[in-house]
Amino acid sequence: MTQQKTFDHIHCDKCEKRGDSIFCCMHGESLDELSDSKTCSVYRKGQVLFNEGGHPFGVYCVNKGKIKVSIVGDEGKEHIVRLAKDGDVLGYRSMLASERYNATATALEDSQVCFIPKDIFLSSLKKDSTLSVEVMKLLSTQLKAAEIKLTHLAQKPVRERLAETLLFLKETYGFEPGTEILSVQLSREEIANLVGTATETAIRLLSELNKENIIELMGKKIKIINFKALIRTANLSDY
Amino acid sequence: MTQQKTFDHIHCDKCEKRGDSIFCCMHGESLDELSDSKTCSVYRKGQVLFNEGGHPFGVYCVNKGKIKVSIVGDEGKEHIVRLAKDGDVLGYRSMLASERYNATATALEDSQVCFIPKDIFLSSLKKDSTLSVEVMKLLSTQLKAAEIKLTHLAQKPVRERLAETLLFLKETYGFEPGTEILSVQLSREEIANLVGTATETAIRLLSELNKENIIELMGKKIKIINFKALIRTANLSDY
DNA sequence: TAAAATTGCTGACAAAAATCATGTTCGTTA
DNA sequence: TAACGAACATGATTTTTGTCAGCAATTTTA
Repeated sequence: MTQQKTFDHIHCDKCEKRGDSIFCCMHGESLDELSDSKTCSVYRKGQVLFNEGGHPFGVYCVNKGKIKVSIVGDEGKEHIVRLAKDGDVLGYRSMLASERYNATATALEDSQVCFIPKDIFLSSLKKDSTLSVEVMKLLSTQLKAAEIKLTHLAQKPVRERLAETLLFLKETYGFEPGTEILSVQLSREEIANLVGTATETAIRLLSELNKENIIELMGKKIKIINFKALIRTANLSDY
Repeated sequence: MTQQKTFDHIHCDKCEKRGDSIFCCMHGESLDELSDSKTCSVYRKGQVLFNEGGHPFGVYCVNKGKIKVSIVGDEGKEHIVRLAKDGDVLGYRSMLASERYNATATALEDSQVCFIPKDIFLSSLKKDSTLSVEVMKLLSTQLKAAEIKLTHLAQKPVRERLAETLLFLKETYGFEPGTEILSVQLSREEIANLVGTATETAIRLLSELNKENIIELMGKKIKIINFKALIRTANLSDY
């Protein structure tokens, strides 16, 4: 195993990303303890934070970067169940349920991630009730998202789900500054695994949207040209 | 609106179902408070406990019965995201996230359900840390289940998912005593909405399994004749 | 920088599943 | 108990999506 690179510790107190995270309401001693015990590592693109089936020894807090969380299906095909961005926390679900990881977390680009050991996180949970509340809220939000995704996956055609996925990518990671280009670069296969379809189908439908001038494909980069048309294509009830 | 029938209050302390619920570790005063404030209602088959879009005013605890939780998709088609049985708690997710219900809960058969008002539940959460722990565990478990379901829905053919659903129904509600007949009676449409397919497809595949002597269809009742073959059909990695 | 490997693309085809149509059975109610 | 509607069943057909194959483009690595 290669030596894991680290990056400079910043006290959680001073971390700009904390406001968006479940640690937003923490302060004082409990935050100090968290901060003192954390390890800050750099993960290169493609590197794995944790693996399906492994034992959780703590939680991962994304300081800067993009992480995919995926499950490998029976036929060895990946399905991406979540995407994490700055301030997001990973690996806490399995820890809370005292189970092994049921998903794998992989860096989509070079990322800085803090690791908080299990015992420290659990004792913080006990001491700081605001943290439990935030954890419950987060789980609730994710469960809701998963159930809606289930319904869409069961009922909507691939084209609509692809459009929805593109909107989701914009929502999650935004555009490259000053452009309408999605700031995540995923392979076609990853897009397919996010939509829940075959790679060829994803490719075909992407180039269809391209021909219809709804998006523009620039290699791996995707530019959204006609946002409203994309929303229409996604056929969302709200939005 | 018809007057809601009630059933006899039993102190939560004496409720046999509590051991399996998130209230398992509660006792003393906090449990008394919960018990005193609850309402115990009877829901007839088809009656709705709460509706997608409605505001949560408390949580529902199933004392005895079978409840489906479903989301209506864009084209008006139902998708069943969860099934609840004795001891299960419903409606807490939306309450925790301070959102409206994103799903509808409907009784699949005549059921007895206790209702605990929002303020009492939330104050119990604050006072009793074991309750928060249980809620977090429950949310974690459900999130995991939802993510696995997502992967299967995206990757497995309908036939396998149908077999999996039948196993799930056995797992959740069991057999009629002394038989191999599933104790839930769902319409073919509901089975389809659980599997995530068209009703006709579900019907066809059910009769296929019937012809193959894996199950036996007796009107709405489903008897599992060859359990191992059903597991093989579901093509599950574990089990 | 050239070779190798991976990724992206497109067409042809096959398979899966949805839809449409029609008839049957079942359960309810007049 | 007849008649109605709902749920169930099944065949025919269409649509959608997946698979396979071959090639181009891009990236990696030797």
